[in-house]
Amino acid sequence: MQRVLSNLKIQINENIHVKNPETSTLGKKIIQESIFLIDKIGFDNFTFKKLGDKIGSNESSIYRYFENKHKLLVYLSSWYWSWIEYKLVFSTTNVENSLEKLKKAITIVTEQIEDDQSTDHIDKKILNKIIIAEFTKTLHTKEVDEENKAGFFVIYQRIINRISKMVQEVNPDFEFPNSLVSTIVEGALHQHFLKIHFQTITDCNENISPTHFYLNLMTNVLKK
Amino acid sequence: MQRVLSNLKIQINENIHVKNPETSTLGKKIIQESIFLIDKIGFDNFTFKKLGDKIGSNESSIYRYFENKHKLLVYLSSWYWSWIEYKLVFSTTNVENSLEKLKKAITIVTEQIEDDQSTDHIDKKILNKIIIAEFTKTLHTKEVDEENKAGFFVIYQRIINRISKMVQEVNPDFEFPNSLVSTIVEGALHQHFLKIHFQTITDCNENISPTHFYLNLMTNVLKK
DNA sequence: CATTTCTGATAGTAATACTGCTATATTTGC
DNA sequence: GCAAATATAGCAGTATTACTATCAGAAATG
Repeated sequence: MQRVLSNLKIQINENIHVKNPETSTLGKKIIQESIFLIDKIGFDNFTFKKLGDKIGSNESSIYRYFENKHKLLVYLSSWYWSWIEYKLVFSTTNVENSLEKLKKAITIVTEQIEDDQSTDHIDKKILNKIIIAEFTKTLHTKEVDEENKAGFFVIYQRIINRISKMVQEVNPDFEFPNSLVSTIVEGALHQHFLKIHFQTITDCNENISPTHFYLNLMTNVLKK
Repeated sequence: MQRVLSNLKIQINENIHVKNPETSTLGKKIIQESIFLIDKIGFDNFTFKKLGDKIGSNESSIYRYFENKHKLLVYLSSWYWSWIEYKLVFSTTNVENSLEKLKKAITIVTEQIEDDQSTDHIDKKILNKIIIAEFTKTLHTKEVDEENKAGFFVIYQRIINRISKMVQEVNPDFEFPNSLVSTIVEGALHQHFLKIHFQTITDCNENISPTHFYLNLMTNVLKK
């Protein structure tokens, strides 16, 4: 699987970037180092000037790839969800048993990402950390509706709809498949966050993973 | 109940504000108008300068109450959760049946707030809109741990722990009461958000409320 | 009525979030 | 291998943000 995925080019909506960062060395460097820098100082303190200093390049050069830092975060998020979608499709196709398939899907969207040794410039473990800490900010802006119309969040929505269909396969009588899945996908990021910062309001820890909790939840909910 | 609550002074952690806004006319005006302004232009575009212009006061005067806009949002959130906690305690004390009690609690934390006619300077319906749109930003900063230590989020956590105890009363065998409740409280805000901006990934709409969905979820999960 | 406190106005600083221009470096097309 | 096109870095400049400091007048208080 590693190999198949690393050969797949992940396609991002053209309107998110001014110039496609995958087409140049500088572009790739921007992506690679922005992930480290956002993780280190947090998205709120992150600026193109700081990133420029870090990669030995100029602020103005970065603006040729992304209009502003919000779009860069949307780009990173799209890349992340796109990669999750590949993993999801890959691990669920040809799985006969619909409950097994759903379990695999829930696992993919709730598990913590460990460093994989694929050679590309994107560190997925750190990107996962960023998504846990910052993804919510891509949605919570005054421009959501516009950006949603422009297709900035299609992949995220498609993942939820895919899993939602699996829920319906498992239990066609269940009335709220979309809300259940959006609760789980969003909730998993949140439980990972709580595990780090708010241990008193989560049961997740070294022994109990968000995946474990949500698999249990889902099984209980869909039990007929 | 309206009357009882309007007589209760809501206590906010002293470290959140420089000067308690409840002690002066200007302070109350800051709170009252910041709610309208944040709702109107969004927290990201909100500045103390704009607020000053709106209330016919000066930027520097607002800084005498709050160090920065983040702290103001933390204050508004604390006020909100404090008020929710009162409603929660009020509506669940003396309820004998533990499932009934839990259902009331879940309803309080997931329902949409309608304008109440209490006379104070805080518009709860709009504050609820702000919490749905912006609460997540109070937690997702590089300073969470510090601020958490300083007690900025105690009320929020206490609400979750209270409901968590009710879950355990209903089903002592259930292994993840904290995660279940934090998922529901956070998830409810998220479902309200999706209802407005992302209808394709939620089942909530005019007829199905987040409360309806989460009551159903909880019942299924705790079924023995 | 004197004193303390509060507020509004003004000025100023450093950082942010850009835009535009220019010279050089790099790529590509022939 | 060279000319033309494109990409990049550097610099300058603007508007806004996020504050801090100082001061004088207004309001509250004892």
